[in-house]
Amino acid sequence: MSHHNLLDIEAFLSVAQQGGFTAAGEQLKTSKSVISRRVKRLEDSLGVQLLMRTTRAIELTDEGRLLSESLGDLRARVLNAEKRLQARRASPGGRLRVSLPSYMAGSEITDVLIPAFSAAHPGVILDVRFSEQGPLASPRSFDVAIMTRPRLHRLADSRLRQRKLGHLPSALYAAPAYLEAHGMPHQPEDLLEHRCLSYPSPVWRFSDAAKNASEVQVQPILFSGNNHVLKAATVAGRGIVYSFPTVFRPELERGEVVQIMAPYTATAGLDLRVLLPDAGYQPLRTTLFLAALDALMASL
Amino acid sequence: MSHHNLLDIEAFLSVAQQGGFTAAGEQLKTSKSVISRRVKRLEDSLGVQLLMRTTRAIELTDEGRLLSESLGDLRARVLNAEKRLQARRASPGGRLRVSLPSYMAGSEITDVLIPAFSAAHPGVILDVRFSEQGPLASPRSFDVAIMTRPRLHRLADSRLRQRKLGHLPSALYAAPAYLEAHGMPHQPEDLLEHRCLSYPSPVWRFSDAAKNASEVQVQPILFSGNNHVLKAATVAGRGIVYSFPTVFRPELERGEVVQIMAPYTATAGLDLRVLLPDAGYQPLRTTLFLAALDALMASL
DNA sequence: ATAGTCTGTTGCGTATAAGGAACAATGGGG
DNA sequence: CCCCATTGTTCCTTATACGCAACAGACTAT
Repeated sequence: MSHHNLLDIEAFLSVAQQGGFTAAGEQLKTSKSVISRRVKRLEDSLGVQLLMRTTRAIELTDEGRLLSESLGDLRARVLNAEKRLQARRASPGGRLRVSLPSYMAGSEITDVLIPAFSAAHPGVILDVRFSEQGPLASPRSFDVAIMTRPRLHRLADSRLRQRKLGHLPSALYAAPAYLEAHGMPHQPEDLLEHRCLSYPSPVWRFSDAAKNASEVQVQPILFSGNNHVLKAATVAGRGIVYSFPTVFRPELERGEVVQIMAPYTATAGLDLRVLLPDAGYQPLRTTLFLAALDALMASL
Repeated sequence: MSHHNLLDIEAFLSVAQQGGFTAAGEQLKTSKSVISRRVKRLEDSLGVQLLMRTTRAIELTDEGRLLSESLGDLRARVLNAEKRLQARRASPGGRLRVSLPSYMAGSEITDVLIPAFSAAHPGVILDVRFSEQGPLASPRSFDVAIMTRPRLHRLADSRLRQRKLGHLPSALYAAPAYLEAHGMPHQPEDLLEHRCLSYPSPVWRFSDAAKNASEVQVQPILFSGNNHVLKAATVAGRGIVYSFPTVFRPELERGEVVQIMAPYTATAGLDLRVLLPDAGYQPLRTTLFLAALDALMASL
């Protein structure tokens, strides 16, 4: 009654196509008695005779033919749709929304991993967003999000899964021209006398090889969450920046900047975690992207 | 498991369109718990997340959108097909196969009822067949069949329904020219001396107003199951024919023939019965045709 | 802030459908 | 010509899905 007879219709269509109740039962992987009852119920429900039964062969009535012609491709369409969906389990597709902290713009994640992933999986549409607040503003607006540890307490109540991604080491950089002009700092406290270029939070944390930690609240002359702004200022010799090797690698290799006070940042850095909406089944694109992330983190 | 999840797909599509489990439950006239379980089962079956649930609002995943776009019109198509089927209960359509004894060709059934019915119901395609053996050769090859009483015993075992249709009075006709040349018969036995034109069975039955029955096996000079042959021969004055008022009415009105020995055929004739395939639900075209038949028989 | 209302999910008793076997009927093959 | 294999239907037990109600969570409005 409440079935709205979709199953009944399916049974009838199968009978019409297969030319018999027994064959229909095999096609729908059920018993012929079920087919018999469903077709009967459909006829009762519609008040229309659909089949002429001769126990030996069945024949469609005019109405049965009409229904069969109207919906004959129903099963094929459903199967095709399922097939297309399953195809994504073999070759990834769809849109992948990646949420990154803005200090990762211009890092190897954006400049190497993203292009490589896009090349490797042309079917995936990448949607990379940056947020200084983390992806919390509108929950469920991302498929993969990378965050630093402290932030994710706020949405622990929400249905998210988190996983440790890896450690992002930090480092201090300056242009040779700057150091020549302002001298070389030797320990964290010296930075208070220097021109500093900083992300929005001016608390710079240090940790040496023995894990002796300290922190300095510098007085930056430039704040920005945008790496390109910081890079440009640093390369131009405007000051010292506290950033990450993965961000300044190109400038380092070109000799535009040098790393300073390396011993003090030997074990400093951020613990990165990856957040996933707690969807029971992750699409292949997500799985692959996580694997690529892990591979990149392992190489840092 | 054996559901092949058609119901589950329907549930998901409804959720996608209605924008919520509760609304989907109302649309499908079931409870939201059922919707919840069906969608979950579909996701489990496909191994794909289709919806992002936020308890307050649902959001389609990419896969969900793909499925929804592929099959979104499924419900509408099914409803439309059912609607088209139901429309036939209001205005008839389809093909109506009518099986008539060949001696009814050229009668009012074929010359008046059939054209009138076709004009009244333009949507119905009429397929009128004649058989001298009755419609028994290939059972289920007709939607309405008219037969004389004795014949239908043969298929009583088959699933047919029969119903009394009415009495078809019989009569003797001859052209005035014939009677002038050969004289007027006055009682059945006189026919043995006359030139008779007959249907394949040359046993002519008589029954007067008092139901005194008799029969004469005549020696026809012409056999035919075809009324046009008999009519032509009769009008041409070739002999006396044993037929039916409904067949010879035009010739009678034009004065081409006259009825003879009317008292002896006052209550003679055939009991007609109508046969229907025992389909539980008769289409409207059949019902209407039966009504038209009854109306015609009542007017004879 | 905080209560209130609506969301989707889950547990449990009951009604309904599934599945196998037996049945009547029918057409084909020897 | 008759037997046999196969058809669709029906019966009956078991398994499944339904539906109601209670639940936890989240957005809204005061």
